[in-house]
Amino acid sequence: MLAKSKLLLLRRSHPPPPSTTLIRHCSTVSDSPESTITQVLKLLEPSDKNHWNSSKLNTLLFETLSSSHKHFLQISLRLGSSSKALTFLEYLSHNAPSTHHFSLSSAFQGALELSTEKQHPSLFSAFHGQPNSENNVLKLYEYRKSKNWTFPLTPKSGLILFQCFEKGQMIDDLVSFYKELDPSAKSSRLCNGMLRVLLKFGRVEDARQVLDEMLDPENVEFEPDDFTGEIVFGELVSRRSFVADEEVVRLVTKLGELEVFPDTFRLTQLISKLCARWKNRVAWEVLHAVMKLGCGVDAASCNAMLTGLGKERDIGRMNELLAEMEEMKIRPSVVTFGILLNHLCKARRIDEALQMFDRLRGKGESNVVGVEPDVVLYNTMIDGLCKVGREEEGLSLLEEMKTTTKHRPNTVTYNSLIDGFCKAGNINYAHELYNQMIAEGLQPSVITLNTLVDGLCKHGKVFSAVEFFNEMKGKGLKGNAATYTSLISAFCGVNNIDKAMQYFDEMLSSGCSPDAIVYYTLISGLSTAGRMDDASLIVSKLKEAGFCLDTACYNVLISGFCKKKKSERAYEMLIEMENTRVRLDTVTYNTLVSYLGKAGDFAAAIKVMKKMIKEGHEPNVVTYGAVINAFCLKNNVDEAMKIFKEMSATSKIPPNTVIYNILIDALCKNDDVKKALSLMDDMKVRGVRPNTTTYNAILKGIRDEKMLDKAFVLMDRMIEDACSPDYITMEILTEWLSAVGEIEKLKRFVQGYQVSSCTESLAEHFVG
DNA sequence: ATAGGGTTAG
Repeated sequence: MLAKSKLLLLRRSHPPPPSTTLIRHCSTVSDSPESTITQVLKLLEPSDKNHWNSSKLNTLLFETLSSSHKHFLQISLRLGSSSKALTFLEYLSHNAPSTHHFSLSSAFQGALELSTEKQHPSLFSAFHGQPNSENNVLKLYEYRKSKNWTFPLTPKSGLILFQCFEKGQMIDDLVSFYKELDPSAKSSRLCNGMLRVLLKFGRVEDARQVLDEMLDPENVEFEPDDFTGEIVFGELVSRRSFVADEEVVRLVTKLGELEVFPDTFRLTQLISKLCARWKNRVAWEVLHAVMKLGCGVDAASCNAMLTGLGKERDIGRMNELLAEMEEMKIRPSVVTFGILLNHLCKARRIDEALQMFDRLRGKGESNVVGVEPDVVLYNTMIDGLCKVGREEEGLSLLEEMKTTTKHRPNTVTYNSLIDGFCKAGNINYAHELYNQMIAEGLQPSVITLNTLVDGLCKHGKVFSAVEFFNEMKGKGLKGNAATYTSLISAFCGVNNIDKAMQYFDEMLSSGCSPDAIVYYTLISGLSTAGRMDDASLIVSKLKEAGFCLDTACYNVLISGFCKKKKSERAYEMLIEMENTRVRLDTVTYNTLVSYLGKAGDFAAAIKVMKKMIKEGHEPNVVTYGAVINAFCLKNNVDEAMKIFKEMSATSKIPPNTVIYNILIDALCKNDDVKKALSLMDDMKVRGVRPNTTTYNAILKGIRDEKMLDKAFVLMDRMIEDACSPDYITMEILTEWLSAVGEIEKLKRFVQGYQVSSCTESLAEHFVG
């Protein structure tokens, strides 16, 4: 540096000889730009620009120095302060020929850069805070405006200004700055920054405009790069409103055409998010767009797509994607097989699932895919088997895990099996599995707890369930909403409303937050029990907790109010449904038709049915049942039979057991047992299975007509049809049969033996 | 990969 300046001094003392244009030209070439710049700086030293030697300066600047942006930038930077750079800029604005207009842009950039430089803390700034460099930058911008300077900003200037607006969070100013910005000042970096900031502040529309501009093939200077991709793909997975569904595909495609692709993680995330929002079609197109454009896609992204397709049971597309994976040599992972296996199990295609599982399990040549089942696959298979009642086969898989694989069964394995055995009614073995699990050192989870509690409840062992729950509480395991749902449902089922309410309170006091299901369960239980005031109380608690009633819940309430003859309360519910836009369904209409029919208000019932049809809910067998029942209650069995015959003839809605039960009951009550019996034959012909209620109805008619022989025949038929007598059956038969001295036959009947002929029953006796 | 709810006609 020192040597150079010596040389310069020397040169100044020996000015170049007067020269021709040619010589001058040559000297320009031979002179290093550095020396010219130094000369210029010397000339710019006087602080008053009136003292500048403009002819020398102009020659050096606009003739000697090559027309390069970087030289003018150098000069302004080396002036050392933004105010000096600004003075230089003023000078250029008056002296630069039009070919050198760019020099203004360069000088302005210099001024901007100088004003952002960290200033040394001085005594002044110690008292008045750091001088605000952003302010200076923005002042320069304002100054350029006030001078009506139209020279374009350089990309670097654009970036500096952008950063200042961003730091000051001056979003509106930033947007208008950007809108006025010359395209030549825009860079990918600046545009990416704009995108990021605009999205951060929710200026979605502005952000989209920036992006569209970047995607315009005209604008190669600021086309999207990997950073753009990161911002856009990140936004696509995080927000809903950024772009419409159709746009997602368009955007990914356009970016892909510029070779900006989401990485594996982002692509997988994007596909899962779209599938979670039920946008399978969009996810599918996104995946295929990037595949087509040559983006490397791996199994993880395909797995996300397969999961989404599985959720919508789109088997065709699942197969299509699998074929594509094979074609593109994307190796399926163990997760891929997990998805397929789970899908086959959920579709109850258990044998196909087993086939696939066996292929993976098969050692050597039969396992062509090279993926071995892991714990998840074993668990999926076991659960699938349990769900279709093949828990014994699930059990052998458990043994296989223990003996021939390195995959130890875990809590999930046992939970599935415990549930399987519970659902099969083998509570004892379920409990045995639980003990086995504990013996293996596995921790029971809340799902283990709930599975057993529910299993016990569903098999009438509510108090055992309570006992088990208490035992688990002792182990430090807390119940959740599902635990309490099972218990509440069970206690409501045995009409022990107080206990149900007690558990509801316990749930709240134990700090377990109730969900909608547990509210619905209790509301349903209370409504069925006719405790409509309590039900209403729980409804208001549900609402306080921020939940809404759904159609089924309203149905329960409407039905409850109707049974209590509180039609005005039922009506209130309907109004509320309308106001809260909860749609009525077939069950709602049937409930109303049934209530109106029972009340004998046929006109209103017909009105409701008309409305029902108008709203697109076709009457079903329950609607017919309600109407038939209404006529029967009005003692108009003929009309009821007419409707029944219509049903039988058209076969569009064939009568079911309940329809027959209503009619058999009504016919018997009308002393028309003969017709009732012929209906029973009709049932047999049409393959409609009678149940205990059917037999109770007919047996009552038989008893009232004192047709004893017929009673024995029907009792045999009842046994054949596997309809076990209930307390109503006993009420009908006990008094009658003991009065005629046939109590022995009743005993046999209860034990499940034939009663109509002695020999038969003896034979049965010996066999049994 | 595993657990819980509700309705209408008798």
